[in-house]
Amino acid sequence: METVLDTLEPQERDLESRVTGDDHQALKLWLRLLSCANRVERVIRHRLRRDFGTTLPRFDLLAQLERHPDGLSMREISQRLMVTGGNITGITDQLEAEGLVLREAHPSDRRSFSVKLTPTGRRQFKRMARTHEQWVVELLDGWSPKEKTQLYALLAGLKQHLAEPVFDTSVAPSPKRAAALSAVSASASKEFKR
Amino acid sequence: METVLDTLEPQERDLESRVTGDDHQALKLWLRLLSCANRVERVIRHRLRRDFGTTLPRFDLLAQLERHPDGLSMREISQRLMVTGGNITGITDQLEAEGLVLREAHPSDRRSFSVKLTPTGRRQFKRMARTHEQWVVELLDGWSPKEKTQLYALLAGLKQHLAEPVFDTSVAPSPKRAAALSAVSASASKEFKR
DNA sequence: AAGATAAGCTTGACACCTAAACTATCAATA
DNA sequence: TATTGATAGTTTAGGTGTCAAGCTTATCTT
Repeated sequence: METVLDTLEPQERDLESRVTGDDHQALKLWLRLLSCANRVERVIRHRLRRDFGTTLPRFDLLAQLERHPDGLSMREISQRLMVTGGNITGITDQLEAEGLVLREAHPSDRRSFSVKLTPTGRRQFKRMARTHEQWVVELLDGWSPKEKTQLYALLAGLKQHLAEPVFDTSVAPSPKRAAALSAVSASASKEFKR
Repeated sequence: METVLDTLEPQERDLESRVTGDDHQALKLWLRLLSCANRVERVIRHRLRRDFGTTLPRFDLLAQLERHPDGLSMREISQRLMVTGGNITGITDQLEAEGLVLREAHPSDRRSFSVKLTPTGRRQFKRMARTHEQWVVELLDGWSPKEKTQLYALLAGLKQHLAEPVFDTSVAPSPKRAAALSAVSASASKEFKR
């Protein structure tokens, strides 16, 4: 493994303070990536609550529907928001009770239905979306347009790598695995159960 | 605003599908950044549960303590993990009940105390940390060492930008603000309360 | 020294999220 | 057609997160 990378600024006071020295390149990069994403996300959550009295997952759900006027199934929504299905049930319930979205019966599949924005929902989302984008622009203003382009391309590479099936967490549990680690897993699991 | 950036792959099925076209550079970059971070985080959470029966925040808390053998106050832990203090109370309670950490009285400030790893806690963490780092290496293997270095440097820029006081969410609520948005905020808040 | 102010931590209410179990429906096949 | 298996959505239990309010202890001011 390479031992590249500059050193940490001495005043670091967050997740990154976990690693020192100039090795562990991947770990350091991951912690910095996570740290940056968390900071941006925190500000956005905070401002969504402060200025619009709403939350990020609700905003995200509306955003997906706004992009898909023909409606999305619950399954599609959960995939796009990268959360489990049970979650979408609750958030959709709230938004439906508030009159921002509605569930429409699927014509040929009675298990499924199509979630759509109501006119009110669309209007409210659009108002928020403008402000939201300004926040993002402001938050990412530490980068020049050129750097943004560079970043965007670099992240595409990771995204593709992560799309490989090895990293899939969505589907059925694998009855295999847990060989060399079974001892640890057993003891940790015991304690984990309270 | 610039309108740079290549186009989205047509098979995108996640958060990024919110924006189209070649404008909204900052928004697109942010959604891709968030998407990547979420994917990596999901895999790590999933494997921590599967192989060690634990969770990411608990792992992170242990990691901070491992880096600071003299102990950390609750406040320091919450800052480093970038979560609010109330959270740390609960997680520390659990870890203490399991014998992995302990609260020691602070010598001169009776409000505070110092949280430290127990020998058991240290042993368990070290076992997990080795595997954890392998996961990160594997997950970020979509990048060459050179790209990783480049990324790391780019993220440093954002981190510094985000450290500006405008983006602080940690402190007291500001009684000012919410001027042009008050109308929206009022109606949204009403609905927000269930 | 007394009162005001702030800091460290805990608690409570509630939203979000996962994993797993469950219901209902569809589809494939013998 | 009846069984089997997969899929769409909901429910439930429990960990994680926020915010706001409250308690105790420090510190500052006069």
